[in-house]
Amino acid sequence: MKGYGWSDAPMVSPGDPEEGGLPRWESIAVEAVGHVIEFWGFKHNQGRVWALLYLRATAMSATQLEDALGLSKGGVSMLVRDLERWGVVHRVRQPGAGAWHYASETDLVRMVTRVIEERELAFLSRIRAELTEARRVASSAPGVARDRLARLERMNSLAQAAERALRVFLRTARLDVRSMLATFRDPGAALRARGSAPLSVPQQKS
Amino acid sequence: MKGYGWSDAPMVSPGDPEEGGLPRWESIAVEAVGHVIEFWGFKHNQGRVWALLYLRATAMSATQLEDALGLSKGGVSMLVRDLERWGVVHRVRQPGAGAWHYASETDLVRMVTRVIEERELAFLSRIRAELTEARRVASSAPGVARDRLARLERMNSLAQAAERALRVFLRTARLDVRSMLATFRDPGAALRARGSAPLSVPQQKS
DNA sequence: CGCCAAGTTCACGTAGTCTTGAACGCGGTG
DNA sequence: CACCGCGTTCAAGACTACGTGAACTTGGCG
Repeated sequence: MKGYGWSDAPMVSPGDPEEGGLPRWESIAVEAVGHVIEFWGFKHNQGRVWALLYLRATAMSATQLEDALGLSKGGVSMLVRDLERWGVVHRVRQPGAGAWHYASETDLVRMVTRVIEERELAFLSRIRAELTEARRVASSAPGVARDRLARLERMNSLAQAAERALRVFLRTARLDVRSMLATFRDPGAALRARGSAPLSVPQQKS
Repeated sequence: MKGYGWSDAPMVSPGDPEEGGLPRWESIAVEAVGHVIEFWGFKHNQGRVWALLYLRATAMSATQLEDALGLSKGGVSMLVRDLERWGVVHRVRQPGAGAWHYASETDLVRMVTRVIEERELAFLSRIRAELTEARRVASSAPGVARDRLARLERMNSLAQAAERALRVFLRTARLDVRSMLATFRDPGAALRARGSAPLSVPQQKS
């Protein structure tokens, strides 16, 4: 797999280029989102771009994004294109300027769950199909011991379980998110909601 | 992220080396598990090794694994070592032979959920910590507009939601799996249990 | 009509991960 | 004691994904 903050080095390296002059707090947040998004199977920079656009409520031009995040022209182009395709960023004409400006939508999470839904679920179903196929082939082949077949069968139900679990996950995630979107759209709600569900984090290593 | 059966090419390439002579059904199943396991953040070949050991109820030597799966000597060594460390494979002395033989445990799934739990959950918590930090820095810095802060706050609750969702996922996955382990341990149960899973299940070792 | 800036596309370089294969250590056997 | 097979380790290679930057296209405006 990919990066995953495995190491114990800080995720935002303390002495790095300082993000082309982004205020430190923005830089931290942007980077954090970058990591989350990468975690869910997207590109780090897609997350960074979205996060920056989201944090500044205002739309930004490609050039601004370039030197705010230290990306190349081509890079920004491809990144915003992807984000646009997923509907989490849209381009607008800014009154004064000739160039396009990009603005974030709030439904990053929707994108994540939807894409995961499509991608991962399809993936798992496919696996299950393969296992079924294997079982078919095996049972119609001569000389395959019975307990071997049984094991295949059990593997199959394992895949089924995984798929079921993922499905549940997506459903609950969507619920969580839906209740959160309200928060997202209603400024101030976030502050009000602070108390609920503190969810302390049990830390355990092996 | 990684491979993810994105493309529409068949997952088991039709004309490939035929896995050093594995029967086709075994090859399909082994490959399927390989993909699943990779999906969860492990190596493809770790899944293949485990799957083969599991499908053959019998223990196999390193050499057997090598040419059954087309791996190198060093590769097998490292793979089984990892699997051993995770407790999903263990080595045994075979009566007749001098070399080690490897056998599979049934709790592959347990391993997956546990590792995910430790790894991913820690990851998400960390993100949340970072966002909190960003908020701290931002609020103690001069001239940060109020709505910017609010947006940060909302991001934070987004991360919280993700974490909560993951937690739920792991919990349900574990339930599903637990009910399945019975199936795994009890040959023949797979056939009986086809409909819905039995719920009372003996919990065992860690 | 042609210019210039913005945007897009693509071959290449780079970084990171996984696998290989050779060198080494170990233990048993003739 | 030397040999030989098995297991381990590690540096080098293969492979893949990502970002870059230059060439190219597009669109607005004089």
